[in-house]
Amino acid sequence: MKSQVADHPDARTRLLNAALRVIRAKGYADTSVDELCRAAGVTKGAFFHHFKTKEDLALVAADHFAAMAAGLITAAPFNQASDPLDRLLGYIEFRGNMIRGELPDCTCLLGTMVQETYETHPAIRVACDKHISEHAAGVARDIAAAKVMYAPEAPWSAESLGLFTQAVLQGAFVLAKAKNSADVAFDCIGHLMRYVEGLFSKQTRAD
Amino acid sequence: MKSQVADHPDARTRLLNAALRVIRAKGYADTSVDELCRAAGVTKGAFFHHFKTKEDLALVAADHFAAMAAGLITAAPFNQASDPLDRLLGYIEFRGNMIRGELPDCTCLLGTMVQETYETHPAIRVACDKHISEHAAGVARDIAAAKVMYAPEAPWSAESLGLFTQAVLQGAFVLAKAKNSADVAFDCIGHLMRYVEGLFSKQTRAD
DNA sequence: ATTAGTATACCGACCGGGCGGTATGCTGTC
DNA sequence: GACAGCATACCGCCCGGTCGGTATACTAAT
Repeated sequence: MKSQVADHPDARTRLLNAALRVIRAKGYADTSVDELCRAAGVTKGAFFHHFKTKEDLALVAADHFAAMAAGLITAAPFNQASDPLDRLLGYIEFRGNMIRGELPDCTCLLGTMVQETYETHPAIRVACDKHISEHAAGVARDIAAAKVMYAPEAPWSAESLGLFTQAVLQGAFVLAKAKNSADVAFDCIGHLMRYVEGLFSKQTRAD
Repeated sequence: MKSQVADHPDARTRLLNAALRVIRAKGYADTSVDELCRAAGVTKGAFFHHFKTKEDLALVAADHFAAMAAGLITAAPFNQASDPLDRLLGYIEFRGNMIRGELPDCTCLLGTMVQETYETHPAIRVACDKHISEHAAGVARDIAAAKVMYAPEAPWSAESLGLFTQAVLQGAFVLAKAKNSADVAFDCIGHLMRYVEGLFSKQTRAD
């Protein structure tokens, strides 16, 4: 079986969890295999037993991150709302609250990796694109439903707005890293919230 | 004197220009000093004559990039407008049009570098923060002036909105790299434009 | 006008260390 | 006894950085 005691998952899982932490903090290129092994408490032999190359680990780590993020968001209470606009605004608020805590723990592995690898590691770029786009598409599903109800004539597409929400989040992370503080990211998500509310003329609905 | 014939600036300048191209394409960590020298057509001796370390080059390159960007934007025609709101909207439109061309040539060196170095190279983080914040502050000056004229009671601050414009741009670059296409970045800037127009109730003004 | 001194710009061989990756062996389980 | 799941030792390469040296130019004393 895969999972052991809570504190001692198998080497593969520990390597993936270590990859999330370390790569988000130091980037892909500056994270060495040895350091990953140290952080995971395993040896190099274990690493190359489970992953063909360092790039292979990055691809699996991208999947791992996306699955973890999807789990977090699917389980969040805002998803229970029946009104798609409530779900959308709940999502944005939820993302704003996620910013609490240390930066390496709440930023996006995909955005971090794709910045440094989009030219040099096409496979990583494609993996990051896939997960970001799938996540954006999930947001866009609620947007599309909300649009039918509250803004059917609007000139923007649900897909485009879904991607925009992700752009704001990614950009917010960049600024937060630059300023070494999550405050600016929180502010940015506030602007995103105001924009989306405006698009749906939120003032006509109860709040 | 510093400058030679147009095609043969001195080694230092050629290294800085090469740094802009290469680091924006491959990231800071994955760019080696040797490769920089090759790209600039100089030797390693020249590199370490002009820069103490690789990190030192990054700091100077950040200044170099910021100066170049500031020059581009200051010279743009939209800056001639007398109405600060026209300058602001002109700025956003200008940034949208800048997205044309190859990605490594139009993305932001500061955002790219700070993502990978914010934990490991504090000096680079500070330099990137400085230039991003200064640029945002420049945008915020027009925002503040426009706010006095068109939205004096608005609940958001000019500083916060200035930073938000930069977050959208940085995030747009991340998505463009992931999708290997500038189209998504253009769309994102379109959303930013719509948001800002909405904040200033643009529909009450001539267009 | 010559020379000596000094600073700048640049060259390229070289170095130690860390890198990604490999080869081989051990150990428990089915 | 086959095989998954590791551990350990090791390899060759490339990395950032050093260093001794050269070419050129400017300054100032003779």
